Amino acid sequence: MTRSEENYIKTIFHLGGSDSVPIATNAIAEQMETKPSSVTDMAKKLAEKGLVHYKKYQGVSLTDIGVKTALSIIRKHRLWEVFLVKKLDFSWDEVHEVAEQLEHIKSEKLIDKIDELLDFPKFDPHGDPIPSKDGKFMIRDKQLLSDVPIHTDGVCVGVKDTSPTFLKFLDKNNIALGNTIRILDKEEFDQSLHIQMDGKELHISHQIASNLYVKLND
Amino acid sequence: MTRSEENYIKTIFHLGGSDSVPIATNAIAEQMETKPSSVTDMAKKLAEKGLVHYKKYQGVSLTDIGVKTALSIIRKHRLWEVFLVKKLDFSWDEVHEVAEQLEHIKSEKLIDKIDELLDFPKFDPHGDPIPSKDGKFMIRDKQLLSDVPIHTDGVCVGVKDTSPTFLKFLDKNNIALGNTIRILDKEEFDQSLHIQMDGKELHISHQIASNLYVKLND
DNA sequence: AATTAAATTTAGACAAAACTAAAAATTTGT
DNA sequence: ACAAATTTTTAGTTTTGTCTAAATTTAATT
Ligand SMILES: [Mn+2]
Ligand SMILES: [Mn+2]
Ligand SMILES: [Mn+2]
Ligand SMILES: [Mn+2]
Repeated sequence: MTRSEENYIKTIFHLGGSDSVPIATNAIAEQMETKPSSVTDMAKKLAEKGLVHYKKYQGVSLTDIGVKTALSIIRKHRLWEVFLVKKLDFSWDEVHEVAEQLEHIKSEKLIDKIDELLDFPKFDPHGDPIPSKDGKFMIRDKQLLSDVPIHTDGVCVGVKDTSPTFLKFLDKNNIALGNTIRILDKEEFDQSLHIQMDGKELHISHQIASNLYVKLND
Repeated sequence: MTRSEENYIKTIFHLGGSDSVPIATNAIAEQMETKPSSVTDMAKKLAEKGLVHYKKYQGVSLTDIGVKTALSIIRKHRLWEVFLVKKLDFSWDEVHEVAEQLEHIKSEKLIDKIDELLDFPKFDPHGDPIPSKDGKFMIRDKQLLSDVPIHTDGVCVGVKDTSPTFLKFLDKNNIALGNTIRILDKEEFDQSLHIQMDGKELHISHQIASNLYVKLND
């Protein structure tokens, strides 16, 4: 598989998941910052190789082999992200770019050894699940902080927006995965939240709350 | 720089070193398992970019920038090889192939952190020197075991042939870098050597001796 | 010095992956 | 149901890196 093919497969997976819901040509093009005509070309090639289902004008969906392939690339991406953070002291806003390159390194042994070195992590630095060698991964029941009722406790377990700007903003405000959050109050006017996190009180906008995942304490 | 450009630069360096000795088109082609006409095309492109000196029919040599570039790629290659051996338990015959991929990862921070994680190693698993960030590297005075006079002591510090077959052969015979070697006798007939290594006596062919580097004890 | 051999370059072609512009199919709105 | 808008595909180019075959230059031999 070429690097380009792998990037298409990964994008199709991210847009549609393992379901066989067909993804629109335009959606793929937009996500990959390329042109729809290029997507059509690649759709044909990937269909030829048995990685996607493709019917003219009907969109693209992954075959079983396509899903397996996607999960293997995502596994590599997320394991490398963990490696960079845990072993090389990268911050979580720096890892994605490098992982985009590292995910294409072809060596089964390499990624399995990295997995072992990291003690088989189940989630990446952004809280996203890491598929195992055989393609299984945990689905954690999490919800957006903005959807959580008032006066509830939870643990911060993930981010929806993974852009460096957002991540650096969270760093600046000492919001990190693993932190315990209690919602104290919600302003009806702008949906902003008063929360308590690790002792201190914070006031965060709806923007922020709608990009933070929490797991409610059971 | 593209991956292909980087591979040409590296090959030119390996064939000619940092001297401005021009390397023949055919030599590059053979080393890279490509065709001379492809080399000519690339020579023009690299000259255009200021990485090599190139005059028609006169061969190719690296410019100062070309040498710096080559050293930076070799640095990455060898640091990754050390990483694979020291941190992921790869054997020295497995690392080259993977390092050929990893050397092209673009991230200054990544390779510097790997360097730090490994505690700034000076030599790779095959005994080859690792250039520092600013392109300097140690040149160890070593000689081929086959060139060493009889009854001398030395330490095994490198291999000339780095092919997996040779390296695995050395493993099988418990010959490893760092071992102390004493030459007991040489058979005039076939130039084979009787040596003592870590207590045990061994009989090795000229083939082997002429691919093993030793540093004489001073 | 002329001829032959070897090395190198040119010219033209190809595959991969992208693009633009135009054509065709599908969806939407009235 | 039909025209308009949108989406998608086709056709034809471009760039990068490679190739083959032919032409040219340099090196080696007689
Ligand atoms: Mn990422
Ligand atoms: Mn991630
Ligand atoms: Mn190597
Ligand atoms: Mn090496």
